[in-house]
Amino acid sequence: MIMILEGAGRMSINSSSNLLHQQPSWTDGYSTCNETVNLWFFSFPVSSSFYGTQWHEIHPQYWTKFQVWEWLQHLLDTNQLDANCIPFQEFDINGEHLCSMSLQEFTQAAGTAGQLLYSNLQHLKWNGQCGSDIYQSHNVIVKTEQTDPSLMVSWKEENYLYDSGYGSTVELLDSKTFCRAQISMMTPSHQSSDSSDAKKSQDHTPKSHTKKHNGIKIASMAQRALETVLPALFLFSDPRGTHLWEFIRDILLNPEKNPGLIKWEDRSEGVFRFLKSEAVAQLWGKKKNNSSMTYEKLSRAMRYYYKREILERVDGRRLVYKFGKNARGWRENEN
DNA sequence: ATCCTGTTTCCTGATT
DNA sequence: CAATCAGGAAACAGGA
Repeated sequence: MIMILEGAGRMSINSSSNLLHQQPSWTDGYSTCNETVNLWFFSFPVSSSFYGTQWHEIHPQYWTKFQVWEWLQHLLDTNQLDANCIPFQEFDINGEHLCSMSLQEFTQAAGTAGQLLYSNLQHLKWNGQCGSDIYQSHNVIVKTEQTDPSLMVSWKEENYLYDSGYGSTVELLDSKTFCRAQISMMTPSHQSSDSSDAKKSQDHTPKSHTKKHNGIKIASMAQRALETVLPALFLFSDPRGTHLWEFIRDILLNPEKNPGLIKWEDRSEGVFRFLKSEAVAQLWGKKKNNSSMTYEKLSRAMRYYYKREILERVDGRRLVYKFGKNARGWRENEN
């Protein structure tokens, strides 16, 4: 794993224009396009066979429409429901769309069964059922610790592998950026295109006060395509970016990967303390591709959470915060 | 094209 | 004195 990341770190990423100029027909889960994507550690055909991945092997966020239906069918089967209970035509959507639906929308779409669908999906979103065996299928060639069960966990940890040494982050690219770079380098490129996405990307000239994005920006279309192609790599990674409080929460929930950054002060009450405030800010900055992030700025964003009751004020204690009633997923026995 | 959300940036002043 | 906290104001990016 480290070998991959070091390699990625040296890679020169000169925008992702290659993909931007292509017509990624394979963004659609129904596509039967037979392009091949070659990564130096993966090689697989992007064809319908790839989408044969079982719905329960990947995070709902990355389900294709077909996998959404498989899931619905599974619920019918396991709950011994009549097929009429769930209007499949209302779920002609992919996993990303599915995951964005509220309980109300589920109820609107599926009536009383909506609640069942919603709660089951919430369970899957948080607890997952993803196994590393996905790597053994679909002709995926893994040139790293292929059988290491921690591999999936490592990918799931997403961007913030952290050097256990004091305060310095490991020089790495996050998994998404890394894979984008790999694909953009390996894919036959430079078909000219008038697509607005491509144009937008090319015409992007930052104003004086705009933030830096290191040129590693990709059109959402290409990004979605990659996330469809590489679901296993993007497990539990919100393609639109994790919120700050979720980022903090996830560090807290993975102390073994991020030792000494933030620690629980009172686990049951949701009280935690920053131990290395600037290091956490750097990590957050890395995730947002913003090298100028500081604890000062991160803490301003944290203070905005008080009003939304995602955080509660903890008076008189420096670097101490407390999750509020609108923060989810931090409790030990929470689904 | 416009609005909204969630930050990011900068700032002044207070507190530890 | 430095670090942190508090919160206003404006800018910004991305999504709806």
